[in-house]
Amino acid sequence: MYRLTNSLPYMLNRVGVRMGDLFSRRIAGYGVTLPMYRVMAALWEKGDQRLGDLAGMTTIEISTLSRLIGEMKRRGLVTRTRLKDNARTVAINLTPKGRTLVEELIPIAVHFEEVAVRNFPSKNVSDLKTVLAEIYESLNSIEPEIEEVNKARKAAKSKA
Amino acid sequence: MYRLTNSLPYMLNRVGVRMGDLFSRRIAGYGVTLPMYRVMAALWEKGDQRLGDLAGMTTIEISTLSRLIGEMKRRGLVTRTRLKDNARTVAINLTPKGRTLVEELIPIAVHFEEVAVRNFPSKNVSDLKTVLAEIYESLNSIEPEIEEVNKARKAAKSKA
DNA sequence: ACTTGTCATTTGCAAATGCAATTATTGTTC
DNA sequence: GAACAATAATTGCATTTGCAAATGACAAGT
Repeated sequence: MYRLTNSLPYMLNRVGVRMGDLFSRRIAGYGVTLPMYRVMAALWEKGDQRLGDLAGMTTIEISTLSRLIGEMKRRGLVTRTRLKDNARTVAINLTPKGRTLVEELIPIAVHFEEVAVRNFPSKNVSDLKTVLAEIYESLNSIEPEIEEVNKARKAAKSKA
Repeated sequence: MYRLTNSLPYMLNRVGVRMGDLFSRRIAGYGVTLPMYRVMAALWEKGDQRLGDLAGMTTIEISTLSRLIGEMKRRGLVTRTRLKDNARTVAINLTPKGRTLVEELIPIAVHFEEVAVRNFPSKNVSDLKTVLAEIYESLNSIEPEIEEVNKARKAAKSKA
């Protein structure tokens, strides 16, 4: 029998929201929001990114991200420069100030995660991560299937 | 070495957002948003809930939920009635219309989940769920610890 | 070279969100 | 039992969000 509270999207969302919320509060004192942290950590991991790539990497919608980068630029955390050779794209990077800040926050993130999963065998946690990554990948392949159903519905509807 | 893309909150958020997004589009044709579905499925699982309980069950912020319930009531999906014996609380329930709709959507949710994880041994999936539930529980116990750190920071700050 | 098309990003605008303050009811204490 | 505290839900308001339209820049076809 179906139960929402036992369905995967629900469980993922619930833990994700809760963890995000806790970590968010943990770093609030540094004047940084969670999306900002994600952007900085993403740039720290891989700099010189275009807006679209960063959006993909952080799962932040692109127009939201555009504005967020604007704000972070005003705060001196990142740079946003049009490329000379291809001026319709933009390269986003950490400033030294942004780098210093994110390198202060990363140990906090590490510690946070340690605390969050300290009651679990590390094998379980690494298995969990593996499965999460695999499911994420596999979602890309089911997307067309989902869209198909929608199209079928729409077609049937417009016919009716 | 730390990588955002290998950190648990990030991975959870990413898969959760993606799954929610796909399912959201899947049910959009029924005129229902994902939060609405969650509310209906939660009420289907356990009716006669108070606002605060529903908020806890769905991880929807309470004021957002209050307005959402208002909208759903206007659409005839739920009822919201003040209790006679304790008139500061409210009991929320599905209407027959809401029940019919959610019972139409649940098989879609079941199928969606089947598709999403069909490449994985069911053992892995059930393990995953178990760990997710346990981590969620354990987060409650670390919350005070997190808050402690914040308080400590604030205290140190106001002293300085 | 000029129109047409496509890609990457930004912006306008309406809707959704969340914190804080408010309202309404119940519980407690003196 | 009057004043005060606590609980539950709602609402005001400023911020954030996301879709769709607009902008700006390169690419291709004629």
